Amino acid sequence: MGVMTGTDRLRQITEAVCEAGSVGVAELARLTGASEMTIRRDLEVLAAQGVLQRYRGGARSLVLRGEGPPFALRSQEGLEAKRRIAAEAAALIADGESVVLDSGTTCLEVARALEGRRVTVMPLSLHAVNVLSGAPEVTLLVPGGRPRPAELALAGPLTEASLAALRFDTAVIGCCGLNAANGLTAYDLDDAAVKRAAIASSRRVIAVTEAAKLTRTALAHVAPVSALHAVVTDTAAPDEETARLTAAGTVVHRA
Amino acid sequence: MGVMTGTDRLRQITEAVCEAGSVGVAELARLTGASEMTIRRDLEVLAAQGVLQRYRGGARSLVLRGEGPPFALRSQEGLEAKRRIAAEAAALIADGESVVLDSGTTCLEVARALEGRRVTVMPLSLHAVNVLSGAPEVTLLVPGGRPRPAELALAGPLTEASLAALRFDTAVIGCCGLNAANGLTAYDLDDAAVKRAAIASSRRVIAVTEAAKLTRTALAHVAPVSALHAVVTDTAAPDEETARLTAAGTVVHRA
DNA sequence: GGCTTACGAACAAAAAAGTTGTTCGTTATG
DNA sequence: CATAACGAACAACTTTTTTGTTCGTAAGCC
Repeated sequence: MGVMTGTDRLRQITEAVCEAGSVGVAELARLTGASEMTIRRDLEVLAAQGVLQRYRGGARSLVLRGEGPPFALRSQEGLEAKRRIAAEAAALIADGESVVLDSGTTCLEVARALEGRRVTVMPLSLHAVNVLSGAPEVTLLVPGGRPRPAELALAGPLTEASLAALRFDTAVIGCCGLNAANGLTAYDLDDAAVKRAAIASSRRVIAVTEAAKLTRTALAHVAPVSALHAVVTDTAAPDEETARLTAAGTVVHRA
Repeated sequence: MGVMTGTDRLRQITEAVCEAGSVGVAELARLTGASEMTIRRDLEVLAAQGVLQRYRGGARSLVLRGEGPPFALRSQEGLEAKRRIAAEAAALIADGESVVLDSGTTCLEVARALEGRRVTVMPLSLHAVNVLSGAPEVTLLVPGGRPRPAELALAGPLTEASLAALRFDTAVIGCCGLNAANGLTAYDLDDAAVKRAAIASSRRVIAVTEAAKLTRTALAHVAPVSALHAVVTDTAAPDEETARLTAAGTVVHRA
């Protein structure tokens, strides 16, 4: 086996726990090659992130089906593809534009891609706010709201009021599911309401999404595909679905 | 001379540049005992913080008179006293209260003191937002607004709208100057407007300030002392001024 | 209640990350 | 064109973080 960095082991543990439902400390130590003490420390971290629940001797999964995996994990998965998608989306934005930037890991990469650009950005997640607060070229606007733990996505009446008070050139929207049949969908109801408000306040809407989400549909409906002016996805996107999206009047970019 | 940590040298450089207006790289290297390469790296950092402007061969100060020193420096000065003041202020807040927390380094310490407490907090600075976003016990509310570089204090119409939409039990307000004659004053006009809005939305107002600020007065008037229900300062506060504050109807705590 | 097992604090060792100084090719400025 | 300053790259060093071990304590089980 190769090297074992800390983050790598955390992912391995999370996977094992999610799959089996619950796993003992000794078993995880054997699986990862680390000592039991290290496993305990890891489990403490994951418990604090809300990924799993600790009990004496092991841990059980807390990740519900119908909800995505925790933020810290998703942000590492498919980073390569997300970066390419983000770069493509950033290229669609012209200097001087005002942009509302959705929450989620793909949009966080868009924030990184916008560092150093002369644009006005209102991010809907504190992660993106933190990235852009170090970028002197960017005019940063913070929306009000209540941040959801770990995800740090802002939602609630304050967020919707902030969006309603402004008009943007472009909205960059992430999603949990996107296809021609069901439109753009999200797991969280509050999140969906915020996305709708962001779309309503923008002249142009760009959806960013990994190819995997083109075959998924989540609980909350946000907008039909006809509301999206462009979709940026990666090269793994299946031809049939991109054809359907194009037929629905959207420009599809594959990065 | 004693040891020379990185932060220590940065403060030394900032002081020298502020005093002389502009200083050469070679001179700073002689002054600090570090190599020129290290000085260049330091100047790069300080330039990014907006403390100074780099030119070939040296740097000139960007810190205007009438404005305080940069955030990164202030946050280290008198940390001990600030912690005591913050602990005292946090003790005045009961569990379950809703609190609006002003920007500034002293209020940032109050945020740290509130970690783990069961309270609802709306901080007016992103630094405090970042501290409290890792505190699961705290219900965090983020106000909208435009963050000022480095300081990351939120201001502008979005901030004032967020404050106007809510009513708090307590406002914890920092200041640049505070005395019975001139009331509570701030350097920045936008900041002053936000402070006023925070006070207007709160039932109770606690001002936190180091003793040094009791002898200062800044540009923008925020509120008369009569609007403050309590002032928390440190033991270095001069008796005459605390007496005048008490006479004006404020409870003075010395931590 | 007594036995077993897991836990976590404390310390030591190891690994990773950050700092600093040196060298040297590149670039700005007079 | 000459000079001085700059900054990338590397190595030596320092600091911080991570990991494993030991051991006393406490939780669960019979």
